[in-house]
Amino acid sequence: MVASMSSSTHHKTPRSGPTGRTGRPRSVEADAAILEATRASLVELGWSKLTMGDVAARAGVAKTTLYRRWASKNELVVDAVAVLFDALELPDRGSLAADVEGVVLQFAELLQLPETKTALMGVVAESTRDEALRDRIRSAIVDRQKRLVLQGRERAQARGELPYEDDPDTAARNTDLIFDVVAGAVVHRALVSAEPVDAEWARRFTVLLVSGLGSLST
Amino acid sequence: MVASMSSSTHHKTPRSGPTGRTGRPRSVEADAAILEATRASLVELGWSKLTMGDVAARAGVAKTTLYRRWASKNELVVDAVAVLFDALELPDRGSLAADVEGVVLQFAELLQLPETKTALMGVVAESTRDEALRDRIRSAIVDRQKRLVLQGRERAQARGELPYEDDPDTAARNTDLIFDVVAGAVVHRALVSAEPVDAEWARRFTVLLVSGLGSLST
Amino acid sequence: MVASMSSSTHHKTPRSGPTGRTGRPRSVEADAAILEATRASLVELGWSKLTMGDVAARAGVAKTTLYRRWASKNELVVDAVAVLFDALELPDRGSLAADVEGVVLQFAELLQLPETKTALMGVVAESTRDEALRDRIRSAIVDRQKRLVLQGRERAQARGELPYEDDPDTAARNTDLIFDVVAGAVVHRALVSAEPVDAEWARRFTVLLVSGLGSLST
Amino acid sequence: MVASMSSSTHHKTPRSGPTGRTGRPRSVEADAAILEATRASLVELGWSKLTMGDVAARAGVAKTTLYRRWASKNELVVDAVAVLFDALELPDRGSLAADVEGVVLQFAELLQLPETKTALMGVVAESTRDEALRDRIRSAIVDRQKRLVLQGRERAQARGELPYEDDPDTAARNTDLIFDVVAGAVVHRALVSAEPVDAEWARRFTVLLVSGLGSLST
DNA sequence: CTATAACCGAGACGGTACGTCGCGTCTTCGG
DNA sequence: CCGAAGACGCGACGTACCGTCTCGGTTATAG
Repeated sequence: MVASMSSSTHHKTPRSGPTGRTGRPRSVEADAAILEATRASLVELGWSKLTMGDVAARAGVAKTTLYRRWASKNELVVDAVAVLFDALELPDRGSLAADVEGVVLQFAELLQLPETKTALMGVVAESTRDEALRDRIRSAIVDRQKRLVLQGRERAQARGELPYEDDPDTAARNTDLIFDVVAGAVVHRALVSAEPVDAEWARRFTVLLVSGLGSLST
Repeated sequence: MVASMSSSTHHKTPRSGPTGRTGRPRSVEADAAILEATRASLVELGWSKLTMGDVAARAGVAKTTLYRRWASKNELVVDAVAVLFDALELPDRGSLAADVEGVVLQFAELLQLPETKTALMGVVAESTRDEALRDRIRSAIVDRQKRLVLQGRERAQARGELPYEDDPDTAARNTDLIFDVVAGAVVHRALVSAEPVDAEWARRFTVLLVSGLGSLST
Repeated sequence: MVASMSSSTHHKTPRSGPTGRTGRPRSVEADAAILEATRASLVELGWSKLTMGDVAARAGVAKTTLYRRWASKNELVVDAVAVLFDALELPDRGSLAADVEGVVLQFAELLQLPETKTALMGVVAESTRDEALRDRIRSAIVDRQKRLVLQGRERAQARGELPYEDDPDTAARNTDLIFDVVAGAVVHRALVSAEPVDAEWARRFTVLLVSGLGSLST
Repeated sequence: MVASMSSSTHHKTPRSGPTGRTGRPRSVEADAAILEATRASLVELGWSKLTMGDVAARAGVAKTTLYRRWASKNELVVDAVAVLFDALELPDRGSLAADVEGVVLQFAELLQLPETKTALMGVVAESTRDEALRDRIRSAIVDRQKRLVLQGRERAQARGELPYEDDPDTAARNTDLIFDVVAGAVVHRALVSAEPVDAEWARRFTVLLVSGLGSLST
């Protein structure tokens, strides 16, 4: 687990009147309760049926409290779901192929959670028309999880399975490419094609990917 | 090319009484007008702001006429967008790599259309909670476009770039896998990572994929 | 029973093209079935919930057939209900008071039928904004039932309970007045005050009316 | 006179939580604006064409605000119209007959208002299938206006035109009877027979009624 | 015996209103 | 100043009927 990067994906800042720091401070438990309630609501209702009122009710909080902290349903959901992706890790299984296969299955499992699958596509759909949301997704999910690719490469390089890269620019480009290929293939298989990402599929995919990786660095 | 498969994406059946074929027939122009209006509405408003009322108004049709033909916004949008995917084709560029690169760029271009990008993720998000919609997406989009993979393989085999496969079951599995990898990578790059799918990226992706393909059949 | 006055309150005339009398004639059973269905629908659904579609379905007839014969729900209902009022009669009970009491109770009973009570007030409400409907009510219901007042007076005069009137104009005015007083009181008691019109009430009302009648002719 | 009874015709209660008196209070101006708008809409459109949307628009209020306060169009209209009946009064004209004649003409004038005539029959028609509405009409209109009968009798008794009644039960029954006769006759003449309630008719009706009243108490 | 014309059923059509739901804001009271 | 409660204006929902229309098919009279 890597988790503790910034922890605070956070949202709207308190009003802070001209005087600075007066008045009742925001309840801290509320934040956690709201995010938890959001996930519960996603599980039960799904993205499109989730409502701010329902989340507020589950969290035992007034609707106004939600709006004081998040500007919209989209941002709230990104924050609520992003943390789930931090649970992904890359245990060392001894070979590049085994590592890839492991993370693919782990990612597939994460995408099977009802809150994840419905929320991820939902916010991505919204982000096509919302620049700010696109940035939020990138920073809260995409960029955070590229660590897995980096880590995998480092291990493979340490094992001698992959060469060290000279050009840091090329390395970055490859990181992005591999991330899109892995994440994209799993997401597409699981959510668009709607077929199971099982051990068999993971194995075949890994073969394809790993044998392709060699030619990237040449 | 435009795949002359029967256009039977179709929707609610008229409620033909048991006796057979009575009553005023459904207007055929209306269908086309509605689908066109749906795409126009997607362009202008995007998935989440699209309303049945707006589509009806654009099509010059009563709201009830929409509901008579499609059970929900989701199904309507799938039908409206699916046809756009049929425009994809695989022109023969002389080599497997060139063919892949061509179709990747073509697909990327399709995903840049505002109606496509907003609608695709939108309906996929909904489909996570709707079995019927999942089937509709699969049959109207996913299965139809796998023809591109099949066609590419045949050409490569004819050119001697790829071996002929003995086991039809394995061949089918590979088709699915390749489709998910290609479509998934492009969609993820374009919509989740929100980075441009340009010639450079297409080239690198193609290198990765094509060199991986060899090891699949062994 | 007096019934057979004109019987035909009737409605829209057939199209009768320029040639005159050709083409398929209107089904005669349909008319009766529709009026019966209208009453059934009134019983079950009441005035405001009655729909043309429901009536048509009950009558086993297409909606178009209804509209070919009646211009509106209002006219249809007047025709359907008017005939019920023709069932009122004035049996000779030996005295003016007894006759009045009898007809009051009979009228009250008629107003207890669900089809009558809901329809009568409904069409009257509509008639406040519809001159033609007002006329139709007057001719199909009001004027037809004034026969009861005339008959009652004749009997009373024959018995010597009431004097013969010299001025036919005054006689007509009195007929109208008495009709409005009797019908109005019963309707108001039953439908507005929503109290039962029982024997006790009928008796008291009759005392009031009959003792007042004497002074009219002086 | 305008009967200063408590204006408690009132409608849906705010959904005060168990704790008591929290949340934003209902706008008080809205109530008046809505009732006024209802009357305006009745004048212009009549009972059957009146819509909740139109009333809301006229009142400058959202449709939901109407539904928060009144359960249905029927109840709203009763409340809107009931207050008009409170304008009836019984000026002392020196004799029972003159008083009756006066109130009959006054009532007739009230029934000539387009909002009154269309609404009264409309709600009564609905009330035939709605116990609650029946009660509301009784308490908001019928029972409130019986004050006129009581007042008229008291004056007549003070003048010696009518005897004092011994049995309070009989007195109550007579009150009801007289109210139904007067109101019923006027309503029937004006709305069912659709003939003018003019001075001449009022005079003849008064003769009939007053001479009948004597025999009631004997 | 065949036109021709009006009828009939079925059901789709463009509309209008419905009553409900969720949004995001606001207004109150109390901490 | 925060927080709960809940009313507010708004706008979309999906449904129900309206009265009209367009079909294919039926049943009369007129030629």
